[in-house]
Amino acid sequence: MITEIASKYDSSGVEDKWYEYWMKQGFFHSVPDQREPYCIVIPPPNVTGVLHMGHMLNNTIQDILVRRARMMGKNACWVPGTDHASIATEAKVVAKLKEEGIDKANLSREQFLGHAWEWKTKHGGIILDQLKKLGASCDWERTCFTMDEALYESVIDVFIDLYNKGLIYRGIRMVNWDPKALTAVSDEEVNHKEVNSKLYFVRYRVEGTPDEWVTIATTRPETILGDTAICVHPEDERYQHLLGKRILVPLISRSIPIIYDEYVDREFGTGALKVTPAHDINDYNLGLKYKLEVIDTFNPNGTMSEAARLFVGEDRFVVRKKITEELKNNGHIVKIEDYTNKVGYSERTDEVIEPRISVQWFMKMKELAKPALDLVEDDTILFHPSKYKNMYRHWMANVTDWCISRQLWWGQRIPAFYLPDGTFVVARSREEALAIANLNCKDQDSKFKLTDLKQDEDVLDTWFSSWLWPISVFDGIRKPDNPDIQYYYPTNDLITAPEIIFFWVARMIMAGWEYRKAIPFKNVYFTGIVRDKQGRKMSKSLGNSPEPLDLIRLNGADAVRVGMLLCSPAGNDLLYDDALIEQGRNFCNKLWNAMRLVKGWPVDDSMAQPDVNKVSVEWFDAAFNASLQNINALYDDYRLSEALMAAYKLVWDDFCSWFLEMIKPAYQHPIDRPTLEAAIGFFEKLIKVLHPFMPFITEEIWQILEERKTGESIMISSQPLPKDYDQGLIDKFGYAEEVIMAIRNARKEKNIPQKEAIRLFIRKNNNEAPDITYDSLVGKLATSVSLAMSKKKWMAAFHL
RNA sequence: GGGAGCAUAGCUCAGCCGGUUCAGAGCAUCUGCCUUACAAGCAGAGGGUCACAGGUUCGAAUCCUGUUGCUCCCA
Repeated sequence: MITEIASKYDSSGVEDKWYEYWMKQGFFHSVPDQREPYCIVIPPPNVTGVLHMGHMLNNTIQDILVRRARMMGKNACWVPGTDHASIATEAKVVAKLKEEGIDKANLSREQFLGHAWEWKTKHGGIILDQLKKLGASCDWERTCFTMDEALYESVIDVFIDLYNKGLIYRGIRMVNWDPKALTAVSDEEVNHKEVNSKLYFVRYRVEGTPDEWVTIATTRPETILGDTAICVHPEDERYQHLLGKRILVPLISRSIPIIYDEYVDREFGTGALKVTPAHDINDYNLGLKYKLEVIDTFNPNGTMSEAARLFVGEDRFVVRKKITEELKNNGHIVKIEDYTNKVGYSERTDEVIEPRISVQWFMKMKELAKPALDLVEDDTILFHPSKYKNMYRHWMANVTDWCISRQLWWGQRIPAFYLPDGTFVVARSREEALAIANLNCKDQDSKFKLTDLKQDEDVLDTWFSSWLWPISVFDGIRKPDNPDIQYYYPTNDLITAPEIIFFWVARMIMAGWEYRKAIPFKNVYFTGIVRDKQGRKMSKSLGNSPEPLDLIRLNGADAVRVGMLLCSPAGNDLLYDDALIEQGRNFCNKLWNAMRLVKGWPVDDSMAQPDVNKVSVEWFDAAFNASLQNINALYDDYRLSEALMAAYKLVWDDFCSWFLEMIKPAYQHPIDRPTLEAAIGFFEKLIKVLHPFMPFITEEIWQILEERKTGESIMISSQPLPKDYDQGLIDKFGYAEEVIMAIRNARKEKNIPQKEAIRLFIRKNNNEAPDITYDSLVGKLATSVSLAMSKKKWMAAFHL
C-alpha cells in the first residue's frame, strides 16, 4: 500500500485539481442567509498590477481568516476586485502609446479613454487570476472594479452629496504639483527624501545704493526670478537699517520690498530669507499675510515660464546650473556650501514635486475626521497591532483638507458643469445640470442650452473611489437598503499595509460613518513589509524580489503560505528567505508521510486495544484540546503566525514524534481497530486546523484519509471545537517524556546501540503506590528498556 | 524640527498587569544515526550579564530616569 504513494509530497497537479473542484462546487460563493456573516473586502490591487511578495502575504492572511470563518459555520464572503489607480494606470497607458508613436496630446479625451479601457481589458485583473494560484477563496462572482458602473455612479453621488453639504469646495491653493504626470497630488502622495544639495549664498543689492547688499541663503536659486520680497526677523539687529528700503532681484533688477516677520529663523543662513510665494508653501503663506505679488515662473511641466523673463522654456534643474553661473559672473554669489535637505518626490513618478498655485477641488476633513478618530480611540475599531493607534491619532488630529482633483482623464470625471459666465453647477449629468442652471430663469430666451455647459476636465483622486470600497462593492451608496449591504456591512476584518493607513483606512472609516452611520470593519490587521534577507525593500531595480508564481510552482502554494506566515507577526516586517519556504515545504512533506504511515497500517479487527495504545489515545486527546484552545486564543488576538506555529508543533512534535510512535505497531504487525480509528480521527482534526493555512494539501489528505462523496470537502467541513481536557494526563506524560529523554541520552553517552536492551531500575518512593500509567510507553519509546522496581538507590542504566 | 516605536541565543521573534512554564520558540549550528512513514528525516547537545548606566522594590528582561544605537510616521 505504501509503495503506491510517493514518499515525497508533490504539489503539482494537486493544487489546480482542488481549486477547480472548489470553484465548480461553488464553495467560494456567498449569498445572504440565516447564518452569521463573515466578510472581508480585498484591498483592491491596481488593475494593471502583478502579484508580488507583499500581495502574497496580505492575501494569504485574508484567505486564512476567511477559510477559518467558513469552517466555524459563518457565511464567509471575500469580495475581490481591482482599483483603476488613475495616475499609475494613466502613466502606463501614456507610455504604451508613446511606444506606438502616439502622443497623448494629440488624442481627444474619448480616444484616450478608449485606449485606456482597451488596456484595462487586456491587462486588467491578471493579478486576480494569480491569486487563484495562491488558493484565495474569493467570491469571484462578486468581483468589482472601481470604474464599474455601480461604483462609478456611487463616487459621483457621493461627490454631489458632499458638495451639497458644503464639504467639497473649489479653491485656489498651493498644491503638490507633479511636473511629469502634470497633475496635482495629495500630501500623502509625496515622499520626502534626504538629498545632498548645495546652499547658495546670494547677495541682492539694496535699491538706490551703489554697493550695499543683503545676502540670503537658498537651495533653489532658479526660483530667484520669482522673488517678491526679502524677509528678516523684526528683532534682528543686522537688518534694522534696511527698514523701508527696497531690494533688487539679481539679473532682472526687479524692485521688491523688505518685510519683517518672526517666521524667519535668525540662526539659519544669513537670517535673511527670499520670499517666493509661487514656489514655496511657507512663502505662499507669508505672501498672503503681506499681500505680496505671486509670480509663477514655472510652466506646468517644470520649465521656466514667460514670467521668469530669463531661461524661458528651459527645465528648472538645467536653469539651476545656468543661473548659478550667471549669478557668479555678475558677482552675486557669496559662497556655496554643501547641504543636506529633504526634497519631496512624487510617489508615482518619482519626479521632484513643485509647490504650485492652482485651482483645485478640495474636501473638508475636520468634520469627518472627528467621529473617525473617536471610533478608533474607543476601540470600536481595533487595530492590530495597537501601536498604529498613535500614528492614526496624530494624523487625524492634524488633518488638512484633501485635494481630490487630478489633472488626468482616467478616473471618475468631476461632475461640475461650467456656464459661460464662469459659474458652475454640480450635477449627475449634463441634462440635470442644465435644469438646475435654468431653474431660476423665467425668460425663455436667456435660458442656457446644453452646449453652453462645459464639464470639468479633471478626474477625482483614486482614493476618492477606494474610500467607498466596503460600501460600494455591495452597491450600498446607490441602494442603501439592498439585502447585500444590509447583511455584509459592516465587514469584519481589513488586512492592509500601514503605509496606507491615511490614504485608505482612515478615509474608509470616515465614509462608513458618513454614509452608513456604521464602521466599515471591526478589525484592521496591519501586515509588515516584505523585505529581503538584508532588510532591504523588495524592488525591481535591486532584483531581490523572487517571482511569486515561480515559488508556488516549485514548492506549492501551501509551502509558500506557511513559509511567509511563520515569520510575520502582525505589523512586523518579514525578512524573506528561501529557507522559510523550505520549512513550509518540509512541513507539507511531514504531513504527507504521516498520512502514508497511518494509511499503511494493516488493521486487525479481532485485536483488543492494548493498554499502551489506550493511554496514548487519552493523552493525545488531552494534548490536542489543550493546544486547540491555545490556537483559538491566538486567533482571537490576531496572532496568526503564532497560531500557525502552535499547530505546526502540535502536528510535528505531539502527533508525529510522540503519538504516532507510541501507537505504531511493530513491523508487519497489525494495529487494533479502536486505535487506528482514533488516530485517523485525530489526523482529520489536525488537518482541519491546518486547512486555513494550507488549503491544498489538507484537502488532498482529507480526501485520501477516508472515502468521500462528490461535493464533500474539507473547506466546508467544521473546525473541531475544543473540549475540556485532563491537565493531569498532560503533566504525567511530561514526566514520562523526561524519563524517556534521559534514557535516550544515557544510551547515547554510554554508546549503547539501539538494539541492545537495557534495564532501568526505579527507586520506589516511600510507601506510595507508583504511577505506572506510562511505564509501558517508556519501554516502547526508549527502545528495548525493561523496568524494575527497586528499593535500592537508582544507580544507572547499564547493559543487561 | 515634532511624534511614535524598538533594542532578549548566530538569525527572526515571544515573553502583557514586576515573584512556579522566567530566561523561551522556530530556524541555523554541533554530535550520532540511511532504526521499514518521512535524510525535505530521527535522536541528542551547545548557545543569551535580556543594549548601557543609575533608580524604585524583599525581588526587575518586565516599572522609572538618563545614555547610546536603530526603525517608522509627520513637517
